[in-house]
Amino acid sequence: MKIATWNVNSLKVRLPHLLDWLASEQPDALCLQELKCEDQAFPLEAINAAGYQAAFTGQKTYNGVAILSRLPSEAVQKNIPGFKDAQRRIVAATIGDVRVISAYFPNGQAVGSEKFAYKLEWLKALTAWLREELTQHPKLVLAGDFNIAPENRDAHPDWKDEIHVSVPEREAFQALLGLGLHDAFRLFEQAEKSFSWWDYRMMAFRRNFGLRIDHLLISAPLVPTAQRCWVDKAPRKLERPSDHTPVIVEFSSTN
DNA sequence: ATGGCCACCGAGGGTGGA
Repeated sequence: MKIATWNVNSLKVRLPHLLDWLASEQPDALCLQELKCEDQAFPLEAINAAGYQAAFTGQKTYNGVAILSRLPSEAVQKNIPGFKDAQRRIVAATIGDVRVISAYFPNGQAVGSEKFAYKLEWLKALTAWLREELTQHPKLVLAGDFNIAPENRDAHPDWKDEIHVSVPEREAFQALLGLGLHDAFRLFEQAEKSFSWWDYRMMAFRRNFGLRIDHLLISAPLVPTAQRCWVDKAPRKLERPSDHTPVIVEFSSTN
């Protein structure tokens, strides 16, 4: 079983890349972020034709998340219950016996800004909700664009901004791990300077000036079955790419 | 050597991303 996450930065623009990637990687579930399209514009037919079901919640211009899956989505939840938010950043669904959550964490803009305060509030609400979810769903995957580089090795050494690497953001990430979640990527040996996002400017991809901010957190019962976790840089090399790359975790099919 | 982007809306730059 393969579960992946990918911030596509516009589903409309990236649909050809997405369809190619589904055909070549054949994930069982793929969490998407930054759809930037309203629900009536969601390309459901093309995705169905590729062999996938979809649970999604979108809006005009910004945000928007989806879960594509071979099996149907059950018990679909959009947004964080009890957290009033016009921004579409969460969709959760049960796929087989695994609870899958596609999350687009707020960017935060700059430490101390209004958007940063929103980011921390959102993280607090997410953490409280996940604590409940984990009591209902022992097998859970939190996948998405976290907009947090959890450790220094997850940011290029020359990254100068505070945002994505600040202490409060990293503490919030640790609080998620404190729920009993595990960073699937760090369960395995990885190359140094492994990143999932590179700025469009400054030839950042070529220079590998990036951040690892796209993550797959998996609950403890899933850890023994995890076989492999990697970043697929191939789509970042295509014409007109997303600035993020897919991250994939593979589980053994037994259990 | 430095640093040059991209997608959105909408009709020209302004906003947001990270």
